Amino acid sequence: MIKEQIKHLLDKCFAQGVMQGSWTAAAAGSYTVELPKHPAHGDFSTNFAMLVAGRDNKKPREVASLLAEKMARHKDLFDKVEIAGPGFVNFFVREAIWQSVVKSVCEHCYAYGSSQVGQKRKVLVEFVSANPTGPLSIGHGRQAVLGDAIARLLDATGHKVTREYYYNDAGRQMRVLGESTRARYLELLGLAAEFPEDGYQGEYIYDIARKLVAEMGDSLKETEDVTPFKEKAEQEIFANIAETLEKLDIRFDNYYNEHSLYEKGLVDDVVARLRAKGLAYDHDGAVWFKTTEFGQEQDRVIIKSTGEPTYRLPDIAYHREKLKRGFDWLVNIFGSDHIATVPDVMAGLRALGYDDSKVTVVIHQFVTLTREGNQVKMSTRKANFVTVDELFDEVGPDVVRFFFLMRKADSQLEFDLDLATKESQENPVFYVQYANARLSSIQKKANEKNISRKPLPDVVLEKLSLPEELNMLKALASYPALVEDAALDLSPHRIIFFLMDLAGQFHSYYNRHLVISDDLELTQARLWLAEALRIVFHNGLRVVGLSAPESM
RNA sequence: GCGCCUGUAGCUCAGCUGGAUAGAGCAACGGACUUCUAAUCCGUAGGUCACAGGUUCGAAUCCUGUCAGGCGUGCCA
Repeated sequence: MIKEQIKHLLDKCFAQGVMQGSWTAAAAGSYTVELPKHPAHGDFSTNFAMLVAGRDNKKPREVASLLAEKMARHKDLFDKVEIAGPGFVNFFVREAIWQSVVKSVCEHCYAYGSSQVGQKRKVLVEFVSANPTGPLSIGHGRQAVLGDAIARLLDATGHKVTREYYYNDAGRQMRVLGESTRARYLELLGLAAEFPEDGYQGEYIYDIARKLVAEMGDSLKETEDVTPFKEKAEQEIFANIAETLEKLDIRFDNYYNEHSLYEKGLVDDVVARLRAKGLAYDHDGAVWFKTTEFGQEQDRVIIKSTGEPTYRLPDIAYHREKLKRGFDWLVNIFGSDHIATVPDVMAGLRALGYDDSKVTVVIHQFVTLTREGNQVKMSTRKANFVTVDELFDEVGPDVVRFFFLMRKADSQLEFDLDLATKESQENPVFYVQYANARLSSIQKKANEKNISRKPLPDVVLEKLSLPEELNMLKALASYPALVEDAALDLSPHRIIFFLMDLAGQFHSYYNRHLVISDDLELTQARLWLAEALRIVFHNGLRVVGLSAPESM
């Protein structure tokens, strides 16, 4: 908010300068307020002079001195305003401004960092969307955590969020699942069974088959229809997926079944409309979508010669339906292996007259899992994949969540099990949570000593004048803008990095200075600082779905 | 072949969308518990930002090309 204040003042100076003929309006809106890396460069700086001078062919330092003079008049805000380097104007903000951040944090408390930039825009976050063919893999885990954290961030910034899980229980995959289950069922009964060539080989299929044997005996041994096997498997697997998600504290508002698109005729309608616009045609017994009209290299099949649709057709229908349901923004979390559907869906929406800029796709790269130095390969079909459940055998949900959020979606994520488990003492998760616990502990200690925090107006916040204290206050001040940026950029990892940095600052401070001391005024000020820190740790952890333990 | 993503310290990764002298955590080495939790802290060391050009006041960041890795490129999802 201080940054915004400075930006606002710059805009005023800019307009004033234009009126006075000091410069033209050419550079309007191009200059920015930045946080310099180096403390000698002040708390904030602006490239105003360089950009204005550049457009007008003036000398940057001359423009800078004019600007600096105007800005320096705001003595309530700035200690000093300096010109440096090629024409930067650096602002040194008064300590009192930073100290007042304590008030702002504590007044807003658990709402500090929340905002209304979303303006109640309706956004649908679609993620996981794994068909119920097996337990959630590590890759799904990353997606689940990423999607949930993004949903939480959007929620905190005033969006109206719906979390949706899209699945298909009617396709080829599910038929193979049913066949696999039947094969295991017959096998358990000691009967001859042909296991499908591309069947699901995981141990969990045996578990499901065992349940069937227990519940049905051998009554299904003559059944030709795979439906009972498929349905049992689906039911069991979905229950397992829901349980896994529950452990991660992830709940969906809606499960959307692909099948319902067919029932409502929405799939056929897409084809009809594409045909009507001349964007779909028959060839070799299949129906093709003219994706070449939308910049692709080749047209794509949407209905196979067997009469079955390909995945992209219902995908297009689904996204169209989401927009028709009134969502202003569709956020999709996809694994990089599904990237191919994106251009097809976008083309489909445009073809049908919808605005595809309302769709943002977050593509996350793969998770590679290493154990004892070896990379574990993953495949749902084969038995050697690692599931989220297996991860829970070794580390808790907070560790899983934190590790998955530590990297930006674009990066491949190496999950080193040895590091996450064996060396859990050095774990960054605990490092951050420990900061929260210590802060809570300080408040408890104060209570034990019968020291209660006095009302803020009676507290001498000027006592918070150590460089470490001011730096922490600056971090606290930057938090609301960070949440906003992280939400709009769909980048929860930024919150993680902020928390790790702030935790580092706090632990260092904690080891050096006592909050509760003989100096009563100082103790009051620091107790309030500790409270402000605790609130921001709490809010930061919670906004990405991590727990904020008061003791560890 | 083509498309998307990635390439930054020994390892894993940030780098606020073009700013000033490049950042953190691990790992390595040396230190700190009569004080609010040592799951912590302090210190040392570590770099041709893959490579080559270009754009401009200014490039790890933008554009082009090259190299390397990942994922796609199906009438699989």
